[in-house]
Amino acid sequence: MTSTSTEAPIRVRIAPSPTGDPHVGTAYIGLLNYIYARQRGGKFILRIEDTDRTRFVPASEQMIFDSLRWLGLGWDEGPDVGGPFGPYRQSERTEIYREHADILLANSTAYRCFCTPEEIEEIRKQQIAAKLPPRYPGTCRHLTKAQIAENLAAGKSYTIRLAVPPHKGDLTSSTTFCDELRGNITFEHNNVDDQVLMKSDGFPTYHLANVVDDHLMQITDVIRAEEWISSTPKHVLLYKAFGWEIPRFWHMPLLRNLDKSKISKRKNPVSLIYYRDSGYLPEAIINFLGLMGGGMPGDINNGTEQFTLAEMVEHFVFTNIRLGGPVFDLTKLKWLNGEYLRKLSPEDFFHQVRTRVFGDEYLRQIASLMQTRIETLTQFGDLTSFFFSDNVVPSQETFLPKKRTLEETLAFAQDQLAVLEATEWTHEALEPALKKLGEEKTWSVKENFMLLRAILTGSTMSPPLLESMVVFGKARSLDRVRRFLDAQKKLATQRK
RNA sequence: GGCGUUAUGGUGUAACUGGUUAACACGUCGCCCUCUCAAGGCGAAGAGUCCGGGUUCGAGCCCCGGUAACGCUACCA
Repeated sequence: MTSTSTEAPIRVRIAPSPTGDPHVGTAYIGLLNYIYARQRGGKFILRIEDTDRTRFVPASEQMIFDSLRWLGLGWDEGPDVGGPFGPYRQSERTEIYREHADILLANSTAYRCFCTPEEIEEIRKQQIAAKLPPRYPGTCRHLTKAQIAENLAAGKSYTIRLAVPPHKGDLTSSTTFCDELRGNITFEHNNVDDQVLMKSDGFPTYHLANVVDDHLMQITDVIRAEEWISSTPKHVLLYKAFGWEIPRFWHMPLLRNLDKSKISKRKNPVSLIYYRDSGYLPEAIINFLGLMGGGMPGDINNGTEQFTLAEMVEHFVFTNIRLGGPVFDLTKLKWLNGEYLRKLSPEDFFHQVRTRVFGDEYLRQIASLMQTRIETLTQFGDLTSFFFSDNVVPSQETFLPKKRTLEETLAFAQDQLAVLEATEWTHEALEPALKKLGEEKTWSVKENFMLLRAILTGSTMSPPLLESMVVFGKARSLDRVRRFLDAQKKLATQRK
């Protein structure tokens, strides 16, 4: 650990983007930042990086708050709790970025680029075709003042790009920074692109906003995922352009799928909402995340690998983190969750079942779907068991429409999944989206809905599909469709 | 393609400043318990530490060279 005697108080942050369901990766990095701050009496800050308006999902921010709190990772400063360095939502800081972009423009460490997205795209295509690294050629970098004034007067829209120092083999030809876990990392400037800092819509990109905010919020340690290593030289260049002190960088290994690729929803549940709704305990998830990459002494609690958040704050050692990407292995997480379930007192266990599986609000919504459909109360379970089960496996007889082949049915289910992923989880949005897909693929509404019903409920008989899906929730519904598809793929390869 | 990072059983980790036969957990398999399934108990298989050189009395740990995987390569983060 590098630390100087004139150390500023430790301040760390996580900066998730509200682009969908909160991600396990956010929880992982959040956990690490939380521990780091607590170990050093520092502050843990939550900042919302909502500068990408095209991917913005309104409900997402609240879900991030809820799921991080559910895990026990509370923050000292953030959009909802305030703090002395606000606002903590980047969309509310656009004026700040504007001002800072002007500073860069004034000292020539950035420049206006009037190229259109189409032109850039064309250049990229040519570069890729010529097997050259796709890079902005610097066309607008040498515009004269007159040319710039002319373009401005003509009302041309522009971006602002970082002017990466020239690379002529002198001392400015590369940027070196220290990663606290890996040591010095060097990038030659001819491998660093003139990154866009301000988009033409007036919003900053991550690179600018992140550096400006980290500095203004007095962040001392940037603890983030490994995927950021490649863009760190751009950030270092920015700190230097502003004349600011550079924080410490800690790049953490990336969580992986079973096949070692970066963890993704295609191959693994990644939504924290999914884990919550599927009956995982926050203690188990935190514990499991704490196992990823090591950091805890092996002999803690007799080597059971079981420990609490408080114990992590007490014993976790950052410099012991292993750098290989750990596989997020659901099998082991389930074992751990089972361990925590067994440790509960009978009364607490009952309470968990009562609130998490048979919560009042959940039951109320299901009941309202069932009132007209049963003749004795005890028939309630007959049509609703899928709401309370984890393992729903429809037989081929159940899900395969009479006039369709297995192949086209699975292909259509795949399309349904894509539509569901992209659709807001309300009856009003889901119905037209699914029907539109059916029309495009010439599947009747009946075939369309029956297939989805079979996949989600395991049966051809159920309460109304859309209403049921809304009650059941997006995270679990999507997971069920994905698991169905996976299982069918495995069966198909077995048959071969 | 370019750049960067990483590399210990199937998976997650351990192995003090190089020092017995590479340890633990999950998973797998078997046995015990038992009305079933779990849980629990006992036991087994499974890596010679990505590969090839080098230094050393001795290398998973140090050096050199490869390879592979992953990440980045956006007016996304």
